[in-house]
Amino acid sequence: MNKENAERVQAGTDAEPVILKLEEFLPYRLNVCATLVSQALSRIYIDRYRIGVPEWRVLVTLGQYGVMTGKQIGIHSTMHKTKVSRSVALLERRKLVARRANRNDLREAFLSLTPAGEEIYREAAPIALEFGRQLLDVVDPADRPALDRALKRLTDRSAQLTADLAKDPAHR
Amino acid sequence: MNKENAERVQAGTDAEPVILKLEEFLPYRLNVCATLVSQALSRIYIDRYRIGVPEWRVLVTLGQYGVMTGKQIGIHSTMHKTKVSRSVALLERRKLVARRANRNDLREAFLSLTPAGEEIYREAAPIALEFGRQLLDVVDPADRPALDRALKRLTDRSAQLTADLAKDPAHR
DNA sequence: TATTGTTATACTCTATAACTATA
DNA sequence: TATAGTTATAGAGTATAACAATA
Repeated sequence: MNKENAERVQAGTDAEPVILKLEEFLPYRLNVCATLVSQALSRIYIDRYRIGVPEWRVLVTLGQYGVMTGKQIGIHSTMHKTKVSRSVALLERRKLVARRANRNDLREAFLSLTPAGEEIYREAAPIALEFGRQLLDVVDPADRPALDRALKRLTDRSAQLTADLAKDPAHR
Repeated sequence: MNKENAERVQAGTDAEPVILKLEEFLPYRLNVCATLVSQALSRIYIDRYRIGVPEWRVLVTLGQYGVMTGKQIGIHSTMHKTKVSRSVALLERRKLVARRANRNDLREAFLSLTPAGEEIYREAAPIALEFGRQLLDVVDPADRPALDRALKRLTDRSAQLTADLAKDPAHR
């Protein structure tokens, strides 16, 4: 208890002071957890293939779906179109992603992995999955469905909160 | 299913191809969740007080403990000493944090909130706590202990993995 | 007019190492 | 020699807006 709170208690002030305990604060805990997990995982693809998180997401998305437009990649990997655009450009320069025009809508293009891109994907995906498995291994199997539900709810709720704040600048 | 997998199935290849589903991949889900939560929360202190996440953590840590050295702040808020140093410097310039020399060890100093800093803390902490409460509200009460345990385990495990990788560069 | 995607800009954030002062 | 903290540097990542092409 810090000085001020000790004083409050001593003085018998009825309003309990609010103490925010960082180590129990959910946003902080989520942030630390996600950062550490991301850091550990990124060693796999950053050190091996010299690509960052956005490029990794594009690679994995194309590995999962085969062919996609930039917009679709952005939706599926929750990335802004500029981030997708730059990641795709980098992967194209490395000959890991190929582009094919959509004749029905020339604004967009169909993106897919090249054979080299698929090779990396086939090599990296099992390692990443194994990493994910090892990670989940430390969570009690009985707790896993709850974790799954909680992450879903928290993600939806914070996305909604962010959207609300963006729409209503007065709340800031 | 993408082209290659369809081919594999058609050819009757026995080795099932590994498909990494981003939306089910725990590291990705944690990252998206934490980013959205952090984004929503930071509106509270970034827009109100013009400070970033590191400064916020220092403020909250000092609000919680009253007096601390830079090193202690770093440990408690999982921040590197350079990040702590710069955050403290910024908060000092804004007269929100004060520094008092430790006569027993002149390398470090005792840091604490100024009255102005405490005022901001008293104003912001309840808002942050309310935010955290609203967030947790969407999680089924029955799922909360599991979420708590899971986050703890995942954080410990990934910290350990990162430490292992840092020690053993051959694994990269 | 709206949408897809790219580019430019400026800004913030980060990691690392080098350094100072003290122990 | 080791530790607490600061500063320098460079690189990475970010957000925003402006833009071009197409619908």
